[in-house]
Amino acid sequence: MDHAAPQSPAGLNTTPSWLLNQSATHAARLLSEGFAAHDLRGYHYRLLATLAEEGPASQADLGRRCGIDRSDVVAAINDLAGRGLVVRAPDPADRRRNVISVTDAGADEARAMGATVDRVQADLLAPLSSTEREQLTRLLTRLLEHHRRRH
Amino acid sequence: MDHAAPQSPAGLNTTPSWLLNQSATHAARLLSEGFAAHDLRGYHYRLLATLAEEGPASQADLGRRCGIDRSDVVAAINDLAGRGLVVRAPDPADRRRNVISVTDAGADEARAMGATVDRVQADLLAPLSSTEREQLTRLLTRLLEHHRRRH
DNA sequence: TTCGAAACGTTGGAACAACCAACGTTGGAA
DNA sequence: TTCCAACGTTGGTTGTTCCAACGTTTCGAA
Repeated sequence: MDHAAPQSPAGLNTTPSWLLNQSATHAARLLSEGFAAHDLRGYHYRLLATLAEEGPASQADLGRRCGIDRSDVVAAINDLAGRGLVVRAPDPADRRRNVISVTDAGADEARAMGATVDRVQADLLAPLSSTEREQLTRLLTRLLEHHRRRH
Repeated sequence: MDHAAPQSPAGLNTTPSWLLNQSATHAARLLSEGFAAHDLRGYHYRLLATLAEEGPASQADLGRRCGIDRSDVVAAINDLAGRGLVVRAPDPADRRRNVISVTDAGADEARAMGATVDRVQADLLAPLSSTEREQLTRLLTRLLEHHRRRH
């Protein structure tokens, strides 16, 4: 929807959920373009970054932390393991679990993708002052915090 | 990303694009649940609301205004016409076009869905004061305005 | 100690949004 | 007249988010 300028219906495009949706769509698009250079997608980045930041974890645990369904974690970890960015090993202490760890190459990739995300972030927030960026972050955090608590 | 200074939950959860994405996902889920009661989806609402607000239009025009691809407009209008909520008629002035108009039932449905959207909106923004809601709306509008102008 | 509930990884598939390519028809400008 | 653009339509693809079910493994309560 990024082609022609959509003449905005006054009622529709002033609703926060519409604005949120459009902003997120645009952000996701920018991110997706950035990730394409790494030949990876959002799920991979979330998992890789979480692993790099918080250390090894089971797949179910990763899913909970990243907000990704267990079944989707499987596929994404398959991809990452196939590239040698993470290692999947059975947990000797609990044979139901796999322990996922980043490799050195995985850590490098996580840093590289982090740089990409930083770039995209700067692009996305270009029209906002740093105070406004803080404001936006604060408001969205409050929103999510509230809705997370009642679930 | 802020891999240099990770915050309490994780560095991931403080990036605006992540917050935007999560907020929009939550909003979309609430909306989707609301729309389910009408047995319709987001595309249908956008089209119906735009028609009700701005009057009859061609399908291509609708697509541009709503930010929906031409091909998706076809399917959505098929659904709406099949329910008698809109009417599809050939434009005598330009035989390439169809003119889409809302029926009375369509206008009723648009109002009903509008009420649903209002309810969802209130639920979504519950944790924010009205000043903060304005702030959020303003920030997101600025964001979109900026990015729309350079495409 | 036994047994049922729960968690785990995995497979397969669904829904939805967004998008793209191509076709035949029609309109308008060069 | 010729050629390009716009239109509606068909038939896809991709990515994200879910859900249901399975066999295996663990753990808690009877």
